Amino acid sequence: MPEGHSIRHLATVHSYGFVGTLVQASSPQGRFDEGAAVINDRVMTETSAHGKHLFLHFDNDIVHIHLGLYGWFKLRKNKQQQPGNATRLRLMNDEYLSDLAGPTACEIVDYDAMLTKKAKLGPDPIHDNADPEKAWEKIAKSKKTIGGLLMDQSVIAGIGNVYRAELLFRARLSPFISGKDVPREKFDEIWSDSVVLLRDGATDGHIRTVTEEHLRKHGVELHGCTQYSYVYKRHGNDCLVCGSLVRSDTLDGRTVYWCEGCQGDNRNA
DNA sequence: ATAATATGGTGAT
DNA sequence: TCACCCTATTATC
Repeated sequence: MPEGHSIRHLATVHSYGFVGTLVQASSPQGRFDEGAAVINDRVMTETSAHGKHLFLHFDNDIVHIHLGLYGWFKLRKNKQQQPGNATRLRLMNDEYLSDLAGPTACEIVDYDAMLTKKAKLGPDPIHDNADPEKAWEKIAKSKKTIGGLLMDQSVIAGIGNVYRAELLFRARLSPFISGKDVPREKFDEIWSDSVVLLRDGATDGHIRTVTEEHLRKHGVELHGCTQYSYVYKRHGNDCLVCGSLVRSDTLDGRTVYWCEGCQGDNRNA
């Protein structure tokens, strides 16, 4: 599930497994032969991530990876595995093996090009030094919906459709309110919640926004509930908090989910 | 077996 | 707003 949390997770585990070691790189699928040859038999020096973009550094030759909808990594320790037909990039050292398949972007860039790409992105809540003011400036003067703005990577980097739905639910805010109508304290709440949720998701690469702490605030018991989301893909079901119907609609070409009871419906406001 | 759907982004219309 | 890229999983015939 490639939102910002999984990209941070991938940066971390690839750093642990590969940085400081000689890496054998290849493209079993053949679509990244030239790029793989550039980094083959070289030392991975660093990994970095900003939003949904992952960078594997080999000094000034940096593999820029964007997973898109379908991309994924398989990282294994002390195991041999045959690459699937779709494996775009295989990374290997004495201990680890990592196969990348189906990415939207997989290319070699230099350091300046990497900085250019990062500069186009908004602050990433997962970064210690992220500046929420930069996001607030854009949101506070925008007529676009808050639901659309949260998905805009140049406003905040790393939030995708799952976190968008869940952050707005937890803030009890309708996705259809204009950015300029969002109270400052609501934005602060969403931002600090995103810091918590994205960092929590990055520890294991999984999203889980239904937590005992959050439910307790609303006087609801978890009771071994295995739902990971409150509203994302729960349309047609009852809200876990208030029991109202969870709804869905298309916003800017993507499906948005919300609870009419908890968040209201300001589509015509 | 085939179709629909998906956590994303780009570029055309 | 839509088609498209790429691939896996789930739903429908």
